[in-house]
Amino acid sequence: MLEDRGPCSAGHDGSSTIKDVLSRIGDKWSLLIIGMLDAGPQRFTALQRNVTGISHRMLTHTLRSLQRDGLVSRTSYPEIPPRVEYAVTPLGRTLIAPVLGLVHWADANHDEIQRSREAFDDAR
Amino acid sequence: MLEDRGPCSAGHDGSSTIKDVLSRIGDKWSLLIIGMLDAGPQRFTALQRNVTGISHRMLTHTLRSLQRDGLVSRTSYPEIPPRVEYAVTPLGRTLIAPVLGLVHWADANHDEIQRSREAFDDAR
DNA sequence: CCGCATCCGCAGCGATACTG
DNA sequence: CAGTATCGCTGCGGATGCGG
Repeated sequence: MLEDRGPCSAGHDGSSTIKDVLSRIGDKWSLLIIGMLDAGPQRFTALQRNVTGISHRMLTHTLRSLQRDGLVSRTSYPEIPPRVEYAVTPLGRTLIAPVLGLVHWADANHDEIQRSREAFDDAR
Repeated sequence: MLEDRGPCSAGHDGSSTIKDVLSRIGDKWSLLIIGMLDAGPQRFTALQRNVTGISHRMLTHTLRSLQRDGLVSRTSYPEIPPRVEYAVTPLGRTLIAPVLGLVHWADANHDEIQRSREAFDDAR
C-alpha cells in the first residue's frame, strides 16, 4: 500500500498498517522471545532463564499471543512432569529478517543519536 | 552485534539493542509522524490534521523526543502569529527504509495471521 | 514443569484549560 | 498558532499463590 511511492512515505493511510505492526511486535517481549527461539526450540523454563528479566506471567501471556498469531508453535509431551516445547514457525522466521533490518539501523546510529541527545539536553 | 551469525538470532545479548529500538519507535505515534513528514516539511497544525487521532499534547511530546534524538528538525519563524515547521532529518530518513521492511511484512502476512487467529480461537 | 487467577503499581496517553 | 501544566483513566506488566 506504500511500496509504490518511490523512497517511501508511511503516512497517508499506511497508518493502519503501522499500528498493526506495532501492536504485534511493539510490546516488551515478543521480539526477544522470537529471537531466542530462532536459535532452536526451547522449553518454557529454558526460555524463562534465557530471556533475561521476563516474569513467569508475561512469558505465558506472550507465548500464547504469539502462538495465536501463528508465529510460534507449541508442542506438549504428555509426560510427568509435563514438558512443553516452543519453536518459531516458518511464518515466524520470515519476521526475523525485517526486524534485523531495524536492529542494524539501531546499531549503526546508536552513537549519533546519543550525541544528538546530549547536544539537545545541553541546550537547556 | 548480531549481524555476524548467519540467518540471525536476536537472542543472547542483542536484547539490549532490541529494547533500544522498541523504546525509540515502539510508541504510538513516532513512526506515524515520521511517515507524515517524509512527504515534506509540515507545520504543527498540519501534522495534527494529518496524523489522524493524535492529541495536541502527544504531538508536542512526540515531536520533542524525535527532535531530541535528531530524527526530526524544528525551525520556528519569529512572526506573529508564530509559525513552526518540522521536517525529517537525514538520519530520520535512514530509519524509514528498515521500517518499510516491517510494513511490507505486515502487509504480506496479514491474511495468514488473521486466519491463524481464527483457527486458534475456534479451538476453544 | 507448566498454566491460570488475582492483586496492584505505574507509565502512556487523552481531555482540558491557560500563556505568549 | 504553538507550547505547557494539571488531572484522571486505562492497560501493561510484575509479584505471588493455587491447580493439574
